Amino acid sequence: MRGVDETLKILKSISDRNRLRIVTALSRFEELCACQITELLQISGASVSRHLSLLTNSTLLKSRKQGRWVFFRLNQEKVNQQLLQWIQLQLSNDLQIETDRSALTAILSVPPEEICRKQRGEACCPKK
Amino acid sequence: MRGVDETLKILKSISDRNRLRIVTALSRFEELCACQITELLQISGASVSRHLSLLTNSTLLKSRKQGRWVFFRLNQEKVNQQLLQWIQLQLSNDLQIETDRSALTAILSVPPEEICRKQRGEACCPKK
DNA sequence: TTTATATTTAGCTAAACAACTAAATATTAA
DNA sequence: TTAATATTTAGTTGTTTAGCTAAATATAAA
Repeated sequence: MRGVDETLKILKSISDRNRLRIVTALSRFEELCACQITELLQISGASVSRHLSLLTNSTLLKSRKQGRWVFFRLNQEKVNQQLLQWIQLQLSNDLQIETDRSALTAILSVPPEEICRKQRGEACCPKK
Repeated sequence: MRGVDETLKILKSISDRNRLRIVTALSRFEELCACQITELLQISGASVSRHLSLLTNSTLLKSRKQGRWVFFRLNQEKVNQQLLQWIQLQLSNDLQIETDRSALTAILSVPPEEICRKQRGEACCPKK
């Protein structure tokens, strides 16, 4: 049991297209840093940070800091399982989600430094 | 599978305190008319109507008209079950929900005509 | 140290939304 | 028929929220 307030917090935290994409991405890719998610969603890093904080706050995600990166993953608590499974089932063959999966595969094939530098939008990525 | 758009529609439809109360009430009381739900929530009939239409539209509720009343119940589709069960579990001992349950028991102990007349707020309920 | 990178916080704007009242529609009762 | 009841639709208002940019914070690299 968690009560109406906590339940609403959880529901509101996934009632948004971009946050639903984040949760679905993490149900497939285990762990992603903020900059990788920014690259996926193609919105400002500040907006991504806000989305991630809402999801963390609602108990759906947890995070760990490593150097200047913050990595996020699903908080696989028993109480969340049924909901997370429902979502996965709902979205199992969705086109947008499939596209995200391909995009993430590409994003993850490159170390985070390059992803993040790429976001600056400049030709600023000399291979040293 | 239902896709991101349908999934968001469902999630948004229950990401509201009053609509969550409606769904939870119907998971316990099977069928309620709009005026009984209005009596429960203590908001205007027009607002209740809007909430009920959102929930119906997202596939969570279905309705049937009988005379001048419209009765609503959960749409117990397979695809909704896991979500509905998660909600019920979340809220099983919530105080607000308990209060709603008592209130509904009282509301249902009286025929709908009287409930609805009561909403006019007048001393307009002569026992004939 | 200084500079660059990654994330968060603050402040702004536009869109979404929940509530209301009033008016429209439908059904029943007188 | 006319009046009353139940619900929905339309239009308004205040609040919430998702996006943005700019500034603040924290860490790593030079």
